[in-house]
Amino acid sequence: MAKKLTSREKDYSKWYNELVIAADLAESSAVRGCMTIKPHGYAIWEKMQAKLDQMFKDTGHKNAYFPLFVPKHMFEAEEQNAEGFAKECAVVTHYRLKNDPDNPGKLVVDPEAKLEEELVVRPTSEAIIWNTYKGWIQSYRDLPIKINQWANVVRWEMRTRLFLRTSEFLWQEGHTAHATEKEAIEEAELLLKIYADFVENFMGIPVIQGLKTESERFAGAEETYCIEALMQDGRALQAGTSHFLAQNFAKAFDVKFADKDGKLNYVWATSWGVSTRLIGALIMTHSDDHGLVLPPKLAPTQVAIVPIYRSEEDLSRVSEVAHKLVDQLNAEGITVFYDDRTNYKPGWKFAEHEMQGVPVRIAIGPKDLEKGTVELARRDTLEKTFIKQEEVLEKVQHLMIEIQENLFSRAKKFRDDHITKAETFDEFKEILKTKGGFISAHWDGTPQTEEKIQKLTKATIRCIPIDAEKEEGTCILTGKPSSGRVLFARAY
RNA sequence: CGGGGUGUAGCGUAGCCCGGUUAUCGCGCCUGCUUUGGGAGCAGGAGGUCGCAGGUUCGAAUCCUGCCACCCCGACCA
Repeated sequence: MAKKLTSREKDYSKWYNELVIAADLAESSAVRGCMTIKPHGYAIWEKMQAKLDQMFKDTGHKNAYFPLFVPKHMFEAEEQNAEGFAKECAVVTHYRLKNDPDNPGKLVVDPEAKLEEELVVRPTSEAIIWNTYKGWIQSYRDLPIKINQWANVVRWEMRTRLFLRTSEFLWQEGHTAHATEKEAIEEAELLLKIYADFVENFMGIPVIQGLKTESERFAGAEETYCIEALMQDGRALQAGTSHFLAQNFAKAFDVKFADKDGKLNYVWATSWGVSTRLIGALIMTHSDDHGLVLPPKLAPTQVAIVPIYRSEEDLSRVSEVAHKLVDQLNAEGITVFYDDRTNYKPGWKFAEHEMQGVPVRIAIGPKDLEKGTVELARRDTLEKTFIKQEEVLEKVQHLMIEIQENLFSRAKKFRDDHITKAETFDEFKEILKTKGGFISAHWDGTPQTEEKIQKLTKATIRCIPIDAEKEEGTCILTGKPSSGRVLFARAY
């Protein structure tokens, strides 16, 4: 791809394509580790938001919004959670600047304006939300509370990377409160299903649903459910999580309700979220050397029509045909961009639409006017065919489904081909070195062994798959007994 | 915080070791003509406190000192 990289990006040259694509959708911002998402990158996020939001609402959730700042004392209440995030919090200590007396035109933080209590910029919203829920919940009649929030959060990561790990990222976080343990567990599992459905059927990214081990679990959670995807370079990426928080947060924030018998109980909680990281997953799952490849359901522009012409007369004749097609396709709910920009040439437009992953491209030129045809190109296979103008609607409708399916099945085949069973530790290391991907292996169930394996190989347990079959075996490292296989991988 | 490295036009860079006319080249930008079915060609043009401050020198992008910023590797991670 003919696109220049900054020196920072160049240092990641092994991920050349992914970076070029990411850089096309967003750029590193002037603010450390943050990103500026460009319009055509943000359009993807908007499509994701719209779909997810509908899925949440269809399952009885409502949206709300909570503050960006969390007073430090609230943050301290849940110890495990606070400790888990403490190392990466941005903290507001002052509320005012003033002119620098020694340096005209410059500003300094006004030492007089020091806050009595520091404000933590939310790395996640459990603390402030549970502090709020405390006031909302008295009786079993107040339950369940099933709220989702679309927000930004800040985690001061050591090393950042566009979309995958940025200091600030956009996400949705759901926070629910229930009267019973059973209901809370069902909620956490429901959300896992929703995420898996969304990521697989909307984004075309196959995932493995599973449980995190103790050491990978969300700080403060009793159980963390996750979906894990596999990228084209053989590394795993956590694509979404759903947590069963038991009564941990209710106890920490003292959230009790009176049941029908008037007895006081702590509520049962869940939280769940997916972020702009999913765009990173999208890039690294489907893209090729020509750029991003978007599944039709997710593509902000599903069809791009490029006119080819020499004279103004050519253009107006081509445009006539093009506009007819645009109307036809729009009427069937297909999003079309008629690219009649005069300041770019056809070759440029072809390359740009490919770079941005538009699923179908139609080119119409003088030759087509004579023959009553158009050139149809599909992004996933890069195939080009000439078809009759009358066939365009039917063909495009068909392609919307076919490309969506093809992308998913292609990614799924790659994923399945990269789940390898290992029986010995040597085998395990060999697979990691030569093939990558997920390794299905026995593990003795202890955090110590998990840590040792990570130290030796950089691979971690991505998850204990939910649909795993019971299978007696022995741990690849220690030889101790194991009751089932878990999935290891090097991860982002 | 430890170990490396880099700051030259909007972006990417050469020059620095070994100081010497007007700071190199490419992309992008502007103008004109020819082009337009896969990121056009030619011609002309605009754009620079060489990161900042000080020093050495007749002379500093180049040598010396200090500062600042950024990046990479490690501990962290949706």
